[in-house]
Amino acid sequence: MTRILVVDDEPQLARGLSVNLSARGYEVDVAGDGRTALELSVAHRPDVVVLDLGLPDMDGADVINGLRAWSEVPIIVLSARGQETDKIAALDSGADDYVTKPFGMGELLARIRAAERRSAPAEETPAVETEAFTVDLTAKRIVREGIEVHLTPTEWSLVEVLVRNPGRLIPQRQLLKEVWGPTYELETNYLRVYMAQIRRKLEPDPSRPRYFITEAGMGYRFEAAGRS
Amino acid sequence: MTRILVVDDEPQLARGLSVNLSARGYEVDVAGDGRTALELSVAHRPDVVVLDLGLPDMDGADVINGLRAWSEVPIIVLSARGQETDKIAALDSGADDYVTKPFGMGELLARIRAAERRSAPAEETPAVETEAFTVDLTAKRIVREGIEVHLTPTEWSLVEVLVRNPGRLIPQRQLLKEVWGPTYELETNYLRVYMAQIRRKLEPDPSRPRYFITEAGMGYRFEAAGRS
DNA sequence: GACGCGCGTCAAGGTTGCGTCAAGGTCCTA
DNA sequence: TAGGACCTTGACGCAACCTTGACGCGCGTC
Repeated sequence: MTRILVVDDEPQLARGLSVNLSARGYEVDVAGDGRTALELSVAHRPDVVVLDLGLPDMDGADVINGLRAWSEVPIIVLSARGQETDKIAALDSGADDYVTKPFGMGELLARIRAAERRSAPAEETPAVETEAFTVDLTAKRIVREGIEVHLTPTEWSLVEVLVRNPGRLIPQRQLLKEVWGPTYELETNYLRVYMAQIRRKLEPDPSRPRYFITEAGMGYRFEAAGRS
Repeated sequence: MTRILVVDDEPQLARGLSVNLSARGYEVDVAGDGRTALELSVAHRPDVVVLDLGLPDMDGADVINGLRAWSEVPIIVLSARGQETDKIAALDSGADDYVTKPFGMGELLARIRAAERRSAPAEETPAVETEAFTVDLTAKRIVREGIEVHLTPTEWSLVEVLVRNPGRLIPQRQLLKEVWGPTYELETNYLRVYMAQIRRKLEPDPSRPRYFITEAGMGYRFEAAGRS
């Protein structure tokens, strides 16, 4: 199910969009300002963001940059300003599409479908298996020795980032950005605590990790084959 | 270099686009009808298609379908028709974007950049190989004789600088600046210690280096082919 | 043949970063 | 309002990593 984040400071329009999108079967979040938008996108991981420019607290470009710092979610910008320079600015700061008000709901929906369609094939990894456990990315399930292992939401997003890039070293900063949001880049404590938690749940011998490997001073890596 | 296919039956407009895009450093193909467009896209594999609707020989949707049958290249539709139903039809048949005429060249360029940016990350990992070991720069991983070799962060940055410039001699000062920072330009001790470490881990015979070559009094060089 | 220079080698410290644990704190649900 | 699940925070011990200095070797110079 596709989750959409609507960012708009006019309650009327936001509500209209929300109702329309919900009726089409989308899961909808609404944010009235930039800060809320960034927080919600960290918490709920929308598949598409519809961003109305002219928010009370932040510049449109800053919202886009805040998102792009850690996410590649498609961003569709709405704006009353039809000047070319505005469009260029928004698109070049990382937006995927720019729709000028007034616009038809049908068009917006079609553009959302287009964005959705593009990012869909990115989900190529249905399940990752190791000798010790199996991670089903789409179903969000982990099975170990026949029984299901329960992960908390934070643990899961951390595992997800690592498992989606098997063998690749992910820098601490990137992990923190993608899991906790761009303002937590330096809170390496979190990583330590949560990696321990994950290992306790998944590693055969948590004191000697085979799958979730630490690279001191750099980051962590998931080794599908298992190590040592 | 990005290759763009412009599909337009008005020679004037096609030529204008072509000149503009070429001036921006794009490689441009031009097709005057749908059949040619499909042929050219098979032959030249463009990275972006700019498609003007209202071609003489084919319906716009058919061109889009013809492309989508085998390719996921971003398609930006140009059209004089601003009706919502037209936009929806084009987007739902597989177009990525829809621009209504008249439009500004700057906007079109920005939309092309956006499309380009989205499809970019499909690149492969640039791995540097020698006979003795393989360096994967993005995954930060080195494999030697089948087993992984562990490098510390400092060792990595040093290897990275050298391997990114194969065959080229890097002066000691530059290495020290890039790895330890500008205030360490004269600490050649570090280089000696770390080069030894790296050779011990990667060279088949560390006492007679084949890949990480010393140029006395000048600097170091990475030789991908191996020497002596 | 003695000396200086540049490089390679080694190992002992000091420093930083990581794993671990447990005590609050917050939010949701019953 | 009480309980549980989850997240945050800080302290501590240990391992990984970096720094530093001493020594040896080869080569060119005087």
